[in-house]
Amino acid sequence: MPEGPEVQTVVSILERQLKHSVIQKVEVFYPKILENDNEEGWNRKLKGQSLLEFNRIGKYIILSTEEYDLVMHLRMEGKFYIYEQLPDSLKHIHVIFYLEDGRKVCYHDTRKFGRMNIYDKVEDKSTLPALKNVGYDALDERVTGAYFYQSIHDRKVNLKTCLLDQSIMAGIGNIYADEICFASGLDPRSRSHRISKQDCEQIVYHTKRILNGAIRYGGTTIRSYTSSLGVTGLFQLKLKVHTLEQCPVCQSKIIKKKVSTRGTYICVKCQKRK
DNA sequence: TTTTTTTCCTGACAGC
DNA sequence: TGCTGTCAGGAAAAAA
Repeated sequence: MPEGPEVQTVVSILERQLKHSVIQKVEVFYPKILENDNEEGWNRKLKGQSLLEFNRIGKYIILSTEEYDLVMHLRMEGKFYIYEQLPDSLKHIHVIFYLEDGRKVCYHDTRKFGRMNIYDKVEDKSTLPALKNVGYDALDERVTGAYFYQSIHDRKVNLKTCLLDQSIMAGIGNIYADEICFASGLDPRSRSHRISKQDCEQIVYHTKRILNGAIRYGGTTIRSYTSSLGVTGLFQLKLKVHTLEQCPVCQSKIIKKKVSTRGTYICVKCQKRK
């Protein structure tokens, strides 16, 4: 399941492979993927457009052409594959972009959860409608301990919910939320209003450290998110709590609990519940 | 208004 | 072997 670092890896590879490529045609097999338009509209708008800019905010990919912004979310299992020749089976491929150079960019998504939107191009990508509930990217310099404290201290939810809330900090998913809580020494079930300013400084510091580290390692390859464009992340080797059975610090058994509907890994000895 | 639950999807896996 | 049931999960929609 791609989170910010995995999406960044995908965006970087797409940019390297596709920058300045010209779209000739788009084919759509599962119409619901295109949230605010349809196959006919995408073809009318995108024929002859070049892929010029490759950006990311949170878990969203933003590809810009001369006239349009394409906003895409891979959700759990969305992947792009680039082919010279289409494979025999198009199973789970829902959208194909045909490029003028003959290559085909295929969007593959087993669970059909991913979504794509198209808009007239704007300067400030954060104003695009698909991003209206998305806050600053977690790596944005405007995200500070003070900002996080102010965002959560009068809410009555648990810490994990805050970390997963894309309107506060965008780009954190289930895996990194667990890792951030562990690194900060806090139980994800802690109530947000009991978390101190100092804790928030720690949380934001570790968030940036962990996400930047994961980007350097090409993201985390876990469960269904195996590979995209032939690239496999290595950050799973660095995980300190998520998916583990024993705490690497104190050797205690790590417990697995549902926290805000997500499978959550906690070392109750190292992580304080507030 | 804020918080919780449900919904969308399919493959993997457990249990019979 | 083959069937049924449960689980996984990001974010939007619906319900509380």
